[in-house]
Amino acid sequence: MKPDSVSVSPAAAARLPLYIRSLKELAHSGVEQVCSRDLAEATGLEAHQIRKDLSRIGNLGKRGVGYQVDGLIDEISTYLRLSRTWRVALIGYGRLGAALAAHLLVSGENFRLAAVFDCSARKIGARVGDLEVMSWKRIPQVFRECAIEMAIITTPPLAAQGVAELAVEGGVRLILNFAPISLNVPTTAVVRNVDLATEMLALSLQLPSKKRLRGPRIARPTASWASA
Amino acid sequence: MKPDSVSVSPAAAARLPLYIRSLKELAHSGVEQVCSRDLAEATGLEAHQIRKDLSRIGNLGKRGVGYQVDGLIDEISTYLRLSRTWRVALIGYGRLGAALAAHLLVSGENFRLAAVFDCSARKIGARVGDLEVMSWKRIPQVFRECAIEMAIITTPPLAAQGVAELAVEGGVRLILNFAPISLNVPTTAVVRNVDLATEMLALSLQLPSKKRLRGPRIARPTASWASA
DNA sequence: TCTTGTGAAGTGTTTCACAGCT
DNA sequence: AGCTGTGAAACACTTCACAAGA
Repeated sequence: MKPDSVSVSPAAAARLPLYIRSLKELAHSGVEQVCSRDLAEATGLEAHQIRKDLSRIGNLGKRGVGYQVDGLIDEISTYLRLSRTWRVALIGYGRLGAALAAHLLVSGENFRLAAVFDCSARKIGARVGDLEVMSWKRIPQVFRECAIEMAIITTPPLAAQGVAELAVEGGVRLILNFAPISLNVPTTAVVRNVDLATEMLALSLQLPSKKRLRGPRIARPTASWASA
Repeated sequence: MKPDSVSVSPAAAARLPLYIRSLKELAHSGVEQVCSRDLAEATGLEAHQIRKDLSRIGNLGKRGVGYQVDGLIDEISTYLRLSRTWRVALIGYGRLGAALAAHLLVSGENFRLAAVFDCSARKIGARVGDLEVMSWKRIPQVFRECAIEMAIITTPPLAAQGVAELAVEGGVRLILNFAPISLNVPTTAVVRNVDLATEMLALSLQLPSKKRLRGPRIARPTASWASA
């Protein structure tokens, strides 16, 4: 058994959410116990890797038997500090923003949508679940009042930098940015970019056969990549 | 100068789209020449890494001077085989699908939306740009006829596996999956998953200060991560 | 015998330091 | 002097092989 402070690598940490998702799927269809090979099947990763990742969190399985699904979900969730709920704000209530808001309102549990902002007078005041779209001018104030921990930016690219600065001013330290632009924020904040065009370009690079880009291994095995 | 076949690593390849995006931004604001430090600033990566990545493609810069912005864009685009346009189909015309379709219709250039599918009779026949939403039953046939190269899946999770199989049957080898489920497809196809919940979980792990997950390095420097 | 957990080996990636042009 | 390009070192991650436990 390792001390809890010796933690998993960043690469492994990025896979843990995927394990939780697959475990919940399995639990939902009545599976109570899994072995590393079952999980490999469900996630598209290697059994090797899953065992190594999980073993870093603690001795979660029984040798010769496998892992208890419920127990494993709990252990990983605890490790990821998912017992709590994160307060999330959405900035930009266009088509994409509305789609994400709809997802957030139903997915519940780990993330709660706590505020929605837009700059268009036409949208301000619109209802989103039991929230109301507010003016972007109120971002710093509302972020502080509601103790928003994560901002999701879905504005047009030119507006993104400005609202990101307001969000940081409001004390936010986690930003999920869907605008196709590199945000410049202080080191107190972490930005994760999700850009459709970049994803598509990266994907098109991976076109298999006709061997491109050195050798048969075509993709770095990451949580969001599956090569089979 | 290296032979063209000795290619960049997968990790570097994943960063190239980001370089193109930043270079286009710079070109748009009138910048004609950049040095590796400028690009580092624009992308949030390290100058070291940018020089190394670019040098693998060829001798693109002038020592003591830097890189020509236009020339660099061309070189990277050529390297990534971006002279051509990919034919893309969207499967699932809900809120998210509609938002993505709108982006695709304007972004043009490297990707062209060539077909849209849904399973709901209410949506079939709706116009999307100059396309018409078709029944999912026609996926294999239309994929072959239009020689679709990339499928974007935005269906509910339970439908995703089925439409992915139809898409593969239609000959597609690149799948961008927004449904929160692990798709099971033959090795002839590559799947890239983009899942809001997973992205948010991975992001929340990176909450800075209060040092979590070993040491000061909080994120694997990937194209889509910026820690400052 | 089955499966986990883990040191060790192998592989890939980043960082460094500096040689080589301009 | 300034900046690129690159071998070498440092680091991180994955894969392997097998010991240990049920």
